[in-house]
Amino acid sequence: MSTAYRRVDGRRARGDRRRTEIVEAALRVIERDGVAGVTHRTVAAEAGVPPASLTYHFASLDDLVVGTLTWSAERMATRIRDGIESSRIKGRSQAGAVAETLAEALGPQRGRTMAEYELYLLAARRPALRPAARQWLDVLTSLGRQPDEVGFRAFLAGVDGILLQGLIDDDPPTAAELLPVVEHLLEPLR
Amino acid sequence: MSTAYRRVDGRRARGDRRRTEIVEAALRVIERDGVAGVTHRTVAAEAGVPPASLTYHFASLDDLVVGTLTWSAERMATRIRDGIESSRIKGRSQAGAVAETLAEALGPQRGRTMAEYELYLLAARRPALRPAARQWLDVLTSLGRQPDEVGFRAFLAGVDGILLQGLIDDDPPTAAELLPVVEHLLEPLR
DNA sequence: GCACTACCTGGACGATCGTCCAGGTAACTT
DNA sequence: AAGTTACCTGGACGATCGTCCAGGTAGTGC
Repeated sequence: MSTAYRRVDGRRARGDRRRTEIVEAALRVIERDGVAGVTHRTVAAEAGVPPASLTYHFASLDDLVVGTLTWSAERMATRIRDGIESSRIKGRSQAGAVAETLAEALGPQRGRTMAEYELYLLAARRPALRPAARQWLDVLTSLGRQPDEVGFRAFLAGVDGILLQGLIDDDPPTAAELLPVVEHLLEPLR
Repeated sequence: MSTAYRRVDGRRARGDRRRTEIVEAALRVIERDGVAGVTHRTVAAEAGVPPASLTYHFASLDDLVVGTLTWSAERMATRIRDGIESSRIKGRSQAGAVAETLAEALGPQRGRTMAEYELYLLAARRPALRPAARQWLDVLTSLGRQPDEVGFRAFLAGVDGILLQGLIDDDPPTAAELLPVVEHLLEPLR
């Protein structure tokens, strides 16, 4: 074996191009139709590859879903951390940055957010998915100073609740509408 | 038409026995395997009725899922309201009652809670389900005094977040562990 | 050039899906 | 007793599912 191979799911992966193309297509399908809409054929059509290509790159459909959600969780987590931190160094208030990020997650990023919570629910039934689901909590935790403090735990819960409830609003809430609640949740922490 | 009939889903329903049996079976299936596990045949087997019976009583599988989740939301909502109110008149602290109810929802009632949040996510994609999903919020709101207050909205979000995060804990949190967070969320309201 | 190997896919298989329909059953009316 | 009607279901249909496999292709080492 001359070229550098990595073992992934019991299968070799070199360029990984096809593989990531498939994962990205799967994420688009999940954002649009939910996990329920994921089949070999829908994802293959979305990615523009033959259905058999999925069986080649992933041991099972389940592996694909798990891989996609895990990968998505990582991307979203870093995106949020970067957003909050960069607006913090710009001198903006932390509450404002959080409120804006939440409004974004419920507006332009709505599909991504739904995917994220589908992961949560899947993780509730499958322990193997829990570390991936908790990444999101870990990112938020890394933004706090005393992660164990009661007020901070309340803040974490509040953020999840705001997002979840925002998903069943008829119109997504604006950052301005969210701001007072975020401020209230953040208040005892400063 | 001598006996009293009610129109349900464009179909008559008299005794409704079969119908509720099917709905209850569907709920058990959802609690066990999630919405993804619901098929005509799995529900029929769980209910001990022939698969064709589902097509007779429900216009489509989708109607069954929607009906089941709506019905479950109603039951859970009244159950929670009763629990909180009854323990309130017993002189216990409200925070304690809430914490206990949450711990119950994450322990013995875990399956029910997961079903509830599957409804949330389904409602995020299908506006028709949103009123049913919001019942849960309405119940909580009916317990508060000033539903529009910022602190109360934070409390509502916090409760949803606690439940959601509790579902991906490896061991369900106890009422004692939940109590400080609940108290913290309830604090500004009294 | 040839052999080799990793990479890829068309096409098909059996399983399972949602739904339908012809016909059976039992309760009520007359 | 006979008729009527609401209630129910066995069995089958076509569609779609996940997965497999024989074989094709393109790149590398000689």
